[in-house]
Amino acid sequence: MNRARQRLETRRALVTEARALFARHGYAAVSLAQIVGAAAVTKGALYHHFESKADLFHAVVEQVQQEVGERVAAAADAYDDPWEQLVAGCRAFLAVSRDPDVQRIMLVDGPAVLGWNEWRAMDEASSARHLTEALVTLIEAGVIARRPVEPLAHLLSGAMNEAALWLARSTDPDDLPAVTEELTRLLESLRGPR
Amino acid sequence: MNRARQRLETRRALVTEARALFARHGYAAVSLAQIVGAAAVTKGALYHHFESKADLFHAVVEQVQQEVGERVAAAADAYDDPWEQLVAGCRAFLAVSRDPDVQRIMLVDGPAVLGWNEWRAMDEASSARHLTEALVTLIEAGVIARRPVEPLAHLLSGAMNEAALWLARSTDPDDLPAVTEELTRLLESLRGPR
DNA sequence: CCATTTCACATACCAACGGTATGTGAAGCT
DNA sequence: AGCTTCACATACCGTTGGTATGTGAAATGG
Repeated sequence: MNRARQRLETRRALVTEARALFARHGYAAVSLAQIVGAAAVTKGALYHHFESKADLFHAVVEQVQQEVGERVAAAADAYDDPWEQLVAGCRAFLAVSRDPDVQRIMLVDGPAVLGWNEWRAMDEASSARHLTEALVTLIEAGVIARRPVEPLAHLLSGAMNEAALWLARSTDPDDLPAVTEELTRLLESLRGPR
Repeated sequence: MNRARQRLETRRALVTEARALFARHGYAAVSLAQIVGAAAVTKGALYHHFESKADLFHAVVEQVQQEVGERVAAAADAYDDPWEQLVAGCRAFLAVSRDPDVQRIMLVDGPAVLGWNEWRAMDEASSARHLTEALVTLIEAGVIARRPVEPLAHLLSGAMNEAALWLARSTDPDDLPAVTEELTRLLESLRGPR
């Protein structure tokens, strides 16, 4: 068999199985033996592709965040109006982040395993970037007040992260629309009279 | 020497040293050997007081969160007006949460080590409770609109947690007032015209 | 006040884990 | 065909969290 292709397949199997295990049991509770067992390879293969357990986790986080970013962007792109894009993107993020994989890997274990700095850099490269860009666009267009974007972006990003974690645990189906409603009100306040 | 007193002293030494080490290096990077070494006891003592490494961490988180809760409450109690209490409490939380101990232990490692559910329960028992109570009071007093408090509390709590993490990394001294300003604006929107 | 019990640890030990060093055989190149 | 590369497999190691057992001083009871 082709060597480059085999290499990719092995790597993909490792990332896929690791993602499933990390999402189900959390980073610390998953051993490398479990991962390589699920991927039907050995520890030698793992360390041929990744330089540590944390490095493998990094690859998993990268994959999850990329998916989230894509889905948020797709939801926003369904609209032409920048304001509607922001609202749609935020709602899409809340919906996507209810997925257990996203929850545990991206929001809980991510900062602890990779360190907050590195985690934040990755977040900025995917979903948080869309939020910042949307805010800038809205300011340039004069839709919302000309305020410093960075503090705003962090406040909103944190609010949505926490809301997503809470929503995933809630049993009341009305909680999602309720949070969306309150979040929308907060967003609305940005373009209220100044 | 008195036995009950010795017991308390040993426990206090373990929690204190563990807190310092966890804050500096993170939960995973600190070994029990380091902790018992710093506390000048042995592993036997540790496992006489705590049933696991995570249980010791739990005690540390409890201590940190209690301190945060007290300082937030103290800042709020300096005012009589409920609205000013809320604003003062939020600002105090932002200020207190810039402490590295609070950062790493309470905001980063806490959810990952204890699990989000348990972490949230502890948070609710300390600082988050004050936020919820303040919102309820303001609604009862008719200062802000009668909206579901739980979603709001989560959104605000998450916003402040993330903001605190960002602030601790920022080098610009203007970032704290900037975040405080934006947060205040968000809060103000709650009592705007509906 | 002495015998007995309790308890707050210390010591010794273990299985499992992340990580490494080395071996191997097929694919790729000349 | 023969040499090299490389994608793994195998074997091994130090450290770690956790446990089982030992110990001596403080409490207790007669």
